[in-house]
Amino acid sequence: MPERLEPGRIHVAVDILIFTVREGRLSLLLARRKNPPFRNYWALPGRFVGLEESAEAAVRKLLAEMLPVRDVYMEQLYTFTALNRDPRGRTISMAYMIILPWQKLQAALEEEDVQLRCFGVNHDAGGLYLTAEGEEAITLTAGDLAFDHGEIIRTGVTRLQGKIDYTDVSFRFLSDTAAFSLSELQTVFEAVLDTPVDSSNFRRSIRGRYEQSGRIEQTVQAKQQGRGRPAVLYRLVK
Amino acid sequence: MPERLEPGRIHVAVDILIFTVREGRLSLLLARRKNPPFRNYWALPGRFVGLEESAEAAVRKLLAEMLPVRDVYMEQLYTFTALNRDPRGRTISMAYMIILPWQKLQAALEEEDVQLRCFGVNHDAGGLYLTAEGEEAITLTAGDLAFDHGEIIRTGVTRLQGKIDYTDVSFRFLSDTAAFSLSELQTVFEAVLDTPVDSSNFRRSIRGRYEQSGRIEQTVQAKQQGRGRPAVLYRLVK
DNA sequence: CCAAAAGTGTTGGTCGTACACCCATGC
DNA sequence: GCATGGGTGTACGACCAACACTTTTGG
Repeated sequence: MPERLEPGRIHVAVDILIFTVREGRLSLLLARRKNPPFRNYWALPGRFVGLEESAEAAVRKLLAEMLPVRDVYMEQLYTFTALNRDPRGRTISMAYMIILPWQKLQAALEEEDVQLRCFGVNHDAGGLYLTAEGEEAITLTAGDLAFDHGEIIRTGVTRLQGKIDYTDVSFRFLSDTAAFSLSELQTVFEAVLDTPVDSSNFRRSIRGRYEQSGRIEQTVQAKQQGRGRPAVLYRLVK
Repeated sequence: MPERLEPGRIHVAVDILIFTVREGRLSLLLARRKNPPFRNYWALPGRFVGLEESAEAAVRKLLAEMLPVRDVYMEQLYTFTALNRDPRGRTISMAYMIILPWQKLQAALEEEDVQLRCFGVNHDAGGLYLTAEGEEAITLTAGDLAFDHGEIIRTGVTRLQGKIDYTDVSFRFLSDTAAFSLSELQTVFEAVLDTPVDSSNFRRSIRGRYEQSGRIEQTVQAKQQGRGRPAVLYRLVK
């Protein structure tokens, strides 16, 4: 990647937010930049959009170059067009959100270098910040991240929290949509919303919304994974 | 505007959806194209984004060229990047939604040529279609509109309907936020959602959400136009 | 000119659903 | 210890009814 982009034109890029839920915490994938500008800063994975590809195709290609995953959920988040967001030249960035179960992401990451890391999303009074083992905490307001990626992440987390209640994105976090327990799904909600959820209401709500309409159905057996009563497993239909 | 755009690069444009509520019906502004491609087709007003302006600035400039209005509500809707959406060359379009009270829009339109018209948004089993006096109905699925503007409009209407319940966009349709009745506001909801709304619940809901928090407050009662009991007028604070 | 009708704004009640909060039971 | 289910109170929307204030109509 050159330090200066061709002048006189607008460059179009995609940046992706890969979300997952790991150990009960909403997390997202960052890449350490190998080249200037912002060399050695953490940043969202990104890529310029080719002349002969749609933005979605560019995202798929970027994803394929990074991780051996397929059939992932993808959603356009927002397009950022501030004049000075890229010191190399005029660049607009279309941000896309991607959701992966941690199991899949972890397996894919093990085969990769250490330039990719999954950061936990934490909330406190001052706003959001990101953490990972052995890394300093990253705030999203100042210049801790490359470009305007802090703003992009804030926008993405807010969007995700706003959508999880009335869409089906929560299922995308599950490692196996053919055999999951309602507690697992509840963990996803609690991680994304960063707040405890009442089990009783959650079950009534999910079953009322999905089981009656046939979108999820109970499978035969319960699974005994740890301590406690075995959970009833459900299956996402279609 | 040339018939062919400079090859070898991606062009960036903005297209705007100017929404209003006219005579109890959600409506939006279309422009008749004077140049190819799609000459004489109805289309969303659009403009290319300059090298030295953000997308928001481009929208403001486009708006200023068309209508003498200021301080309007503006929201990025979605960015469309399909490969063949513009026959002149590779173009991506960032769609923005704008909301104007009909009073303002009407006044601005009277000074303009007939290349701009306000179309009503109608719903039926087959989906959405647009109508205006003396014009054939425009469907949004086939090629009745220029480019992919039918898809853009569908996206915008859906977004608007989804947001009106839990945001403040409804107030942007009011001609005078310093003196409006709850019935007027209800009319906005009914127009956008294209469904009748229960007056009793609507009032309880609005007053509970806004009056208690001080966002709206009662003003002096004034006798309105026409017959019927005069409405209590409210004022939007801040 | 006056009284009734019609139109619009405004308030109230009931019912069912859904959620917050708490507690009990099964494995 | 975790999963599952039940119960009570509250908030809100669907639906219904009544009342308040004004203009229009018609005798």
